[in-house]
Amino acid sequence: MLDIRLLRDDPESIKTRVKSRGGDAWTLIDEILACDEKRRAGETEKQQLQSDRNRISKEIGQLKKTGEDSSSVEAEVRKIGERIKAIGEEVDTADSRQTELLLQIPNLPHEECPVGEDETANPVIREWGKQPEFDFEPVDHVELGKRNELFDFELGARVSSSGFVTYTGMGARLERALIQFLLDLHTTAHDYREVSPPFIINRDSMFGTGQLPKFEDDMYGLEDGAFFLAPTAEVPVTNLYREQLLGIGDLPIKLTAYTPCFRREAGSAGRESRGLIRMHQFDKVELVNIVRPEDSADYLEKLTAEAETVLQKLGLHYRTIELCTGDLGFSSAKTYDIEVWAPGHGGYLEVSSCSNFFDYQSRRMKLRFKDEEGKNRFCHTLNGSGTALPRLYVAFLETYQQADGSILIPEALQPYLGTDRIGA
RNA sequence: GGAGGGGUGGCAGAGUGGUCGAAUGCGUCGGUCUUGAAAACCGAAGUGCCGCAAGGUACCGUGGGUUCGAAUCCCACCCCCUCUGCCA
Repeated sequence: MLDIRLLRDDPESIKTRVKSRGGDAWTLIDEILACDEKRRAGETEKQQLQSDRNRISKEIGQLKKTGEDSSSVEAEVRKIGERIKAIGEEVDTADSRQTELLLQIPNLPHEECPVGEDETANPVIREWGKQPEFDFEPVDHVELGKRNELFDFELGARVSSSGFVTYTGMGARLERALIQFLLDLHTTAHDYREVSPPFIINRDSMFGTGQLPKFEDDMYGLEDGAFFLAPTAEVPVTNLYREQLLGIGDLPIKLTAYTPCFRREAGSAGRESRGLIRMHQFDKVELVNIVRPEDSADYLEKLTAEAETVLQKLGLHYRTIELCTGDLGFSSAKTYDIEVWAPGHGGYLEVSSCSNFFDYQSRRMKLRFKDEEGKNRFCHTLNGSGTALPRLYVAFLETYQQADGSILIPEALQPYLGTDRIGA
């Protein structure tokens, strides 16, 4: 949520920055400001009346004590009370409308965020490694999965529906090995604390990180929308600190978690979705940072490097891009995407999205810290995938495939898998 | 699921209709003392909103209600704890 004071102070430049993301959220800003003015004017009047009421009520107390008649004064106060109630209702209406609209305004892109309409305007920041070369025609992960019986989409559909998969045999073990490898890496080399949160999340938390109110249709709801299946561990993990007032000694907080993620992916069928690439349920290891505002820029760089380490350790070629204004997620001010090369697929796949949300999420969830001067300030929150499993899995299989269809296992993963080769 | 107890400042915990934004302790900050620290002592300090400010106002789990006036009384809901049932 944006600070209303930013909107008040310079509405035109805020509009321009919101506009740079595309979409029409900026058109709400005038109404927000109108509500704000109405609210404040009403508030002032209401408070004046409340002040009168408090004063006169005290007089009544005095009169009663001395046994004098207070009925005419009581009638006066009753009238004031009615007026307070009426104005209070107007103020509440304006206030809730203002909040409702403000929750729909996305975060401001960072000042230096590249301006552009869509993903074609995302600059590549760096690359690591090279596309592997094969002396045979590499196949894609779907084919490799079939040959080695690693996963089965029909078995996913049988017990659930399309968009779900069942991993089998060494395929299931590889999934588990990768999760274990990722958590071990982040907790030992990157100083993260591991948490294992609930996967069923309440509404307040979904508002806190910005999934609600705009993206309700993208998520699986339970109990008439009172709860949702977690679309990402970002939601439960960041919200562990919702409505908290932290001390400076508590920061930075670095948490990692493995969770399954559930997304309806409404309307995205067929597009870039072959095999495991886009599922309704997928595993992910997430990295969450909660830091002081002045540190968040540095932590985004570190966080991105931590996610990249995963691919380096596994020897997978990747590139890191920065998202332009038009491609940025709703709550994010600045985002790096890491894309891993998948030789059989013949393209790059997004395996991680690392974002700095500034105080956008912490303002929504009232996550603050007390600084040296005793002032309460909003924290900055960040998160990144470290990494998403299915696409990592895809790139892994396709990169390490052999002519006979078997998969070579790199050294880093061998202890977790108990073998140096799958298949053949 | 059932019975009982409880939700108050960063934390713990008093407070059962007006003088309560709220005792006390811990923790925090400043000071005295000390070579320095600890201890002791003195002092400061809740959060949001409105206001240029002075100041005002709201907030005692959430939402309603009673009242001239509610942390305090009533209703509903949420959460936590203890016991208990079923159960991985």
